[in-house]
Amino acid sequence: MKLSEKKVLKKKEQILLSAITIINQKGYSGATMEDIAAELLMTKGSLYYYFKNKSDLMYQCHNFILSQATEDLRDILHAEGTVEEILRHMIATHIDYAVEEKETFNMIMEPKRFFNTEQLHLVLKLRKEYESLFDQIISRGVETGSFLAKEPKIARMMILGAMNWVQQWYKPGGRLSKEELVELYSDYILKILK
Amino acid sequence: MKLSEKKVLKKKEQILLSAITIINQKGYSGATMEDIAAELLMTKGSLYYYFKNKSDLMYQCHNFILSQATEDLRDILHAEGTVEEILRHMIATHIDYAVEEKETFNMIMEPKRFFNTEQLHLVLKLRKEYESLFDQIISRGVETGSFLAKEPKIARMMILGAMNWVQQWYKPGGRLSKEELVELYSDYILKILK
Amino acid sequence: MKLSEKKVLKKKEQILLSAITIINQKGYSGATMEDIAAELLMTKGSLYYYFKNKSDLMYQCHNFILSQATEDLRDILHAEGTVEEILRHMIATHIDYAVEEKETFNMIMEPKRFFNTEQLHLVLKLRKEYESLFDQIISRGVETGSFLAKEPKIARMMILGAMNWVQQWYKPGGRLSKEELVELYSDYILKILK
Amino acid sequence: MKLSEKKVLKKKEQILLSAITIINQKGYSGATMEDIAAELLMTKGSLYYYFKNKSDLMYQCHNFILSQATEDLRDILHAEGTVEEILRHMIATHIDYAVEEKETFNMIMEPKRFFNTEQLHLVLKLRKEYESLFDQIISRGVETGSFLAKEPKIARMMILGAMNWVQQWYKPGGRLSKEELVELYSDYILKILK
DNA sequence: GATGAATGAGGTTTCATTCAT
DNA sequence: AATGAATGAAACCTCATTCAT
Repeated sequence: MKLSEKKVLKKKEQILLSAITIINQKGYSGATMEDIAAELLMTKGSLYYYFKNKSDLMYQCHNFILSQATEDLRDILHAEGTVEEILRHMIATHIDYAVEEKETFNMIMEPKRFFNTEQLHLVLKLRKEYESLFDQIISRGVETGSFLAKEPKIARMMILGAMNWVQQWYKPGGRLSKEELVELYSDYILKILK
Repeated sequence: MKLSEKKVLKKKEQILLSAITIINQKGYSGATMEDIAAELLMTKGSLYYYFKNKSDLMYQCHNFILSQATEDLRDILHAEGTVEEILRHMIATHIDYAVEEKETFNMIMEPKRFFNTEQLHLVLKLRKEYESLFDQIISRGVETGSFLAKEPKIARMMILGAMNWVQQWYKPGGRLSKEELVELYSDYILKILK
Repeated sequence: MKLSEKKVLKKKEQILLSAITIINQKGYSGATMEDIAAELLMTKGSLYYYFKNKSDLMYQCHNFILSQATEDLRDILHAEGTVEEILRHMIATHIDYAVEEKETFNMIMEPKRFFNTEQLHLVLKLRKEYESLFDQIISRGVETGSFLAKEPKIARMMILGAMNWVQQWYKPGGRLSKEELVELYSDYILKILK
Repeated sequence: MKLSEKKVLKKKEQILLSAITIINQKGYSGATMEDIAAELLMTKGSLYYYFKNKSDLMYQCHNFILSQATEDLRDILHAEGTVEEILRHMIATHIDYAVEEKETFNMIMEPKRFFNTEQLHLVLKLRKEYESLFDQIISRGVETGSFLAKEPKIARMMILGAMNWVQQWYKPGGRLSKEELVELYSDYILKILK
C-alpha cells in the first residue's frame, strides 16, 4: 500500500468517527452532510472525495461499529473461561455498544430504509455474523450441558432484543451503574437459558 | 356531541388510519404529507384542515395506536384468568401490535426526534402507562407467589425489549406462525419470571 | 329598498367593521379571510356571499373609512368659524383617523399594490376628493388673507405627510396627550401657511 | 480580510442590490425569493447560501439603504456651511432616497411586521440614529439663533413625515423637477423652524 | 485533495377561492 | 345565507449532490 493510500484510509476513519458522533446525536436521517463536515472543520464537498454519497457514508459508519463489535465479541468467544463467564462478558460488551454508540450501533434501525441493495446485502451478512456469535456460545452451552434451549435461535433473538432495548431507557448516572445493569441482565438472561 | 363534530372525528380517524399505513411502510421521516394525501385520494392541503401540521399528525398516529393497545391490554388485565394466562394473553397482544403496526407502534423510536415538547410529554406519559400494565401483572404474580422477580422493573424492560425486537426479524409466512412464535416467547418470558 | 336588501347592507357593514379591526392590527397582506371571519364568528366561505374576493373587501374597507373621514371633514369645512379654527379642527380630525384607524385609513399605503384597476381608479378619486378639502380651506385662507402659500398644493402635501407620519410614532398614553399633539401640529402647520 | 471573504461580501452586496430593486417594485411581502433569484439569474436555493432566510435578506436590504443614507447625512452634517445650507442639503438627500429607493428606504413601513425581535431592535436603533442627525442640525440652528423650535422633536417628526410623504405622490418627469421640489420643501421646512 | 458556490428536487405550509349542501 | 370541506397554486426552506478552480 502506498503512503498516499494510507493517508486516505486514515482520513476516512477520521470522517467515520465524526460521522458516528453526529449520527449518535441526531440519528441517520437527522444527520446532514453539513453537520458531519462541520464537526471535522471541513466542507460538505470534501466528504464526497472520500465517500460516494451519504448512503455510503452512513453504511460505512454502521459497518465500522458493527465490525468492531464483532471483533470484540469474537475475541471474547475464543478466550478462556466457562460458558457462563463468556456469555456474561459478551452481554457486557453488547450492552456497552448499545449504550455508547446508540444510533450507529443500532441494530434496531431497519437497514433497508437507509441502504441500497448492495449495502443491504453486506449489512445483513454482517449482522448475521454478529448474531451467530451468540448462537455459538449458546450452542456450546447446550452441548456442555450448561444451557438448555428448546429453540436456541428464538432464545438468542429474545436476548438480543432485551439488550438492545436498554438504549431506550438507560441513562448513565441514574440509579443503576452500568455494571449493576449488566449483572442484572446477565442473571435474567441465564434464567432464559436454564 | 353534534353530528358535524362526529363527522370530523370520523374523517380524522380515516386520515389517521391512512397515515398509519404509510408510516408503517416508510417510517416517520419517510412518510410525506403528499403520500398520505394520495392514499386518501385527497390533496396535501386538505390534511391541514384536520391537523395543524405534520408533527401533529404523526403524533396523533402514534397516540392512536398506543392508546388502542393500552385499552386492549387493560381489558385483558382485568379479565378472568390465572396470572400466567393473562400474561400470555398480554404478550400475544403486544407482539401482534409490534408486528402489525410496526413503525407506528414502535416504542423503540425515540420520540424526541419527531415530537415537540408538549407532544413528547404526553407520549412519554402514555408509554409509561402502557408499561405499567406489565408491571401490574408482574407484581400480581409476585404477590400470589406465581412469579419471582428480584428487580421487577428490569425484568419488565427485558420483556418489552425482547417482544419489540420481534418486529425486526419476524416475517409472516415464515417458518413459524405467529401463534407458535407467541407461545415460544411466552415460555421463555415465564422462565424469566420463575 | 327591500327589507332583505337592507339586512344585507347591515351585514356588509358589520363585516367591514370587523375587517377594519383586523387590518388595523395586521395590515392588508397580513389579514387573512380566516382572521376576519373568526372575528365575526363566521366562516371564511360566508364572506364570499357579501364580497367578491379579498381585494374587494379590502377595497371597501379603505373606502369606508376614507368616505367617513371625507364626510366628517366636509362638515367641518362648511361649519362656522374662522379659517384658522376650521383648519385646526380638520387637523384634529385627520390625526384622529390616522391614529385610530391606522392601517385602514393609511393613505400611505400604495393602493396599486392591493387594488385592481377599477378599484384603483375609485380610490384615487376618493383620495383626491379628500385632499381637495384641505386645498379648499387653504385657498379660502389665502383669499381672506389669513394664509400665505406660494405653492398651495405642495404645502398641502407637506401638511398631509406630516400628519400621516404621526401614526408611525405616536403611542396613546405617552408623554403627550392627543390634544397636546394636535395643538403642536396645528401651530407648526400654521407656520407653514404664514 | 481574506480574498474569499471579500468575494462573498461582494456577492452579498450584488444580491442586496437586486433584492432592493425587487422590493422597490413589489414591496416586502410582494417580493418572493424566486423573483430576487430570477433578477440575478440564480436559483432560489443559492440565495440561502448567503442569507439565512427571507426575513434576514429583507432586513439587510433595509439596513443597507438606511446605513448608506445615514453615512451620507453624517458627511453632510459635518461639512462646511451655514446651518441652513446644511439642512437644505440634508433635505435634498433624504428626499432623494425616499424617491429613488422607495420601499426599501421606506421609514413608514412598520418594521415589526417584517422583522424578528433581534432585527427589529437593530432597525429601530438605526432609525433613531438617522433621525438624530436631523435633531442635531436643528439644535445647532437653535443654538446659533438661526432656528426657533418650541418642541424640536415634534418639529423633526413633522419634517420627516412631510419628506417621506413625497414618495407617495412624486413622479419623476412630472410638472416639477426634483430640484424644484426640494427647493419648495426646503423653503417650507425652514418656515417651520423660524 | 479541498473548497466554495450553485443547483434542483422535494418537502412543509399558507391561504384565497370554490361549491355542494 | 351560511357552512364545511376541499382544492391548488404559490410561497418558503432544506439538503444531497456536483463541479470548476
